[in-house]
Amino acid sequence: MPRQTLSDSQVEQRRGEILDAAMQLFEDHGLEAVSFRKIAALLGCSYSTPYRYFPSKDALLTAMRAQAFRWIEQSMLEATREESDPLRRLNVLAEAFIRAGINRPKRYALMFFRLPEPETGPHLEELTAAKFDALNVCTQAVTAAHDSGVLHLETDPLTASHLFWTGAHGLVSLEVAGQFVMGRRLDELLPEMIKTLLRGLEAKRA
Amino acid sequence: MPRQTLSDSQVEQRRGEILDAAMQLFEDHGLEAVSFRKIAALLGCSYSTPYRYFPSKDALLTAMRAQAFRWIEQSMLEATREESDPLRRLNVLAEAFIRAGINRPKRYALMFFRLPEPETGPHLEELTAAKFDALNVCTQAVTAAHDSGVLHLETDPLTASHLFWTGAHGLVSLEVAGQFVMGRRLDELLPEMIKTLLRGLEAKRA
DNA sequence: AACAAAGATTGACACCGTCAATTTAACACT
DNA sequence: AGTGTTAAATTGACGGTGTCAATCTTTGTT
Repeated sequence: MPRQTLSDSQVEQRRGEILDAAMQLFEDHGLEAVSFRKIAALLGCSYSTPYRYFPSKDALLTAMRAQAFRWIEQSMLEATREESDPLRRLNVLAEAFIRAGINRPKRYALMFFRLPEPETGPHLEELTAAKFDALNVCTQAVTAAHDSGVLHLETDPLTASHLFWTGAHGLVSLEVAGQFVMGRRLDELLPEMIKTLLRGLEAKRA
Repeated sequence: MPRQTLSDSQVEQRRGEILDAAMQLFEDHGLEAVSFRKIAALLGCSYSTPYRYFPSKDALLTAMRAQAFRWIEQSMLEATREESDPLRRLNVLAEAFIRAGINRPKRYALMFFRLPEPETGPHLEELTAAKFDALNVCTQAVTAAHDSGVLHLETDPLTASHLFWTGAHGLVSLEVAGQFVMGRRLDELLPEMIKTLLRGLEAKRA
């Protein structure tokens, strides 16, 4: 009989080690330093071994992106854990999102800065789920604020949370890319954005 | 005496041809198809010739990005050329920006979807200027609306235009990356975003 | 005609992703 | 214990890439 196949948890662990090495290379030396060969050197294995656990480099990048979404989800969850006031939760959430992006711009960029070529590969569901969960943190906070009555939305909460998510992402994205002009800085724009969105979303009181 | 150096306009033309070939490869077959060798094949020259006109591939990508900014600037300018009402200009502007991004997602992505590694190289000023001019189209429209009195801003026009720019970019960026959730679509979110920002930016009438 | 130098080409190097062929090692069965 | 089976890992190879040094070509001047 054949040699026993690696258990799922073993495979998961190997995948994790490879992912960690890839992430370290990425954050230390940029994306062009992420190669199966360098990963293998870090792990002390052959350059073809990672290739067994990720069917292609694209799949590896997809997994790295999913990990980045998990990271920002956790960042938001941790920041809002001890905040119970729904309206302040929204602010804390936005700040946590932004701060995470500023502190680790590369990891942030991994989530969104991708050329729109067809995302494919077997680990895509993982990425899709991670995306959904991250946005969901935002949606739930908006919904909570709406349900508790402190925020009178004119649109539905999901649309509103998309606007928050979009605004926050736009800010980080442009900050990271250095696209602001004439001295405008993120920490000036963020409160303006939150205030403007909140006020704009608020329904006229009847 | 040596052979006469290429005139500036000749150099510019060669650079343009190389850029065009690179853009065509990019839009037809994705970024990974953009290589000096393929460009050379298209142009019928040696693979090292483009290398004379762009000191590195990074510089070539920087030039491509600058061209993308020029493109979106022109898209906005053309769309608003015949619209004189300041408030409608803002809407037309936003729509033109968004439509450009949707119609040519790859070219759009070229502007923003970049990993934040140190942008460097001799053609950087070109890119910086292109960025500024593009955002400036937006700033001027907001300023005009403000000055003409149809828009009562609570903040300064530059901050307001940053919020518009950021919101529009966030929308396109997430649309292109397929990040919207539960069936939310761009053409639903765009009017909401514009309406929300306009209402949020509007100062309370005294 | 001969030369000097700009411009273009070629060759070479070190990488890279990918896959086929091969080797290594762990289990089951006699 | 020995052996065969077969998963896992390694190695070799291929085509492609960015980059640079060395070389060749062309052109304008003397």
